[in-house]
Amino acid sequence: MLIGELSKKTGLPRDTIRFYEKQGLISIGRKERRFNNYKEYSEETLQNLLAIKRIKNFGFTLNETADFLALIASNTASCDNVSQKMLEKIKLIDEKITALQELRNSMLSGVNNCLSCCLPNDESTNCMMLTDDHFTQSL
Amino acid sequence: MLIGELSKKTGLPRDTIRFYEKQGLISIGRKERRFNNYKEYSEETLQNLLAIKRIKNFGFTLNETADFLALIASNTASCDNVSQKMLEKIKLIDEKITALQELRNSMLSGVNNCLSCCLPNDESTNCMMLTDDHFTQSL
DNA sequence: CTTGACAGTGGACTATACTCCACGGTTTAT
DNA sequence: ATAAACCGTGGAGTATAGTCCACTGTCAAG
Repeated sequence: MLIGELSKKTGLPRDTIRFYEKQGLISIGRKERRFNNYKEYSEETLQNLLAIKRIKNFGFTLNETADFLALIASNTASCDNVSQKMLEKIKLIDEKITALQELRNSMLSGVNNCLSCCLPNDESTNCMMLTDDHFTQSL
Repeated sequence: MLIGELSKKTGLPRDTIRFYEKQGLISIGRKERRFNNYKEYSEETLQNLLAIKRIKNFGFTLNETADFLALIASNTASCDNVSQKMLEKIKLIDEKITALQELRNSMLSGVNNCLSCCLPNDESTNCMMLTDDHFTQSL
């Protein structure tokens, strides 16, 4: 099939498909061309693109996605292998969540602190959250 | 003070300070130069850089940081104004946390699903998480 | 026979936040 | 006198994931 059909079936813009091709996530043999030089994509390429969408939805980068595709291509994307990568990613996500929660709490503490220390409706002074390290140091 | 001293006092690399200058977060008047063309930074610039560090630590982008600096410069970085921006940011962080938790749970479901559906130690088949939409559709 | 929709290639541009480099001048220490 | 350490400017490069553009070629419909 041509790139337009591939685009329709995957929902990916043509340019994105071409970008994935440049990046080597999908590849097309030099002979898989029509007489007019149009690229003739295989069903396998379609499946690869759909896999890319699924993998990216799990939050993997394109590089990581490429690793998965290599496993798939060599038929070694076993549940064990895939689950292991998933669990690693989950660990990273957990760390990111924890970091965000800490950030969130420190900001909220700052705001609460601020509300209790500042004169209400005092529009004339710059907030100490921004200007005073002692204010945020303990957060 | 010269950029080296500024760098020591803020802990920011010279190039970063220069970058902030290019970006307009800090500015130096054309006359604030020594006879040899070295820049003579003011105490205010130092304070601004320290504020930038504090604000960035709260997870604001450089653009957002620039907005804060403008408030500070005009002495309108009141607790009310600052707190409001903080609360907006907290809301975005909360959304990000929620999204990450959903992602995390969907990945974990996938893995659990996988462990229960695949033959143990089956190294010969590509995991359905990557190849089968029906598998992940419900997650 | 021409217009529109498609195809190909190569390269520029977006956002974010730096980081590094080259090249040249200056200051300080030995 | 010379080397190390500093200063200035301008511009390139890093990573991520595309997106858009120009220019050209092809194909189908009216």
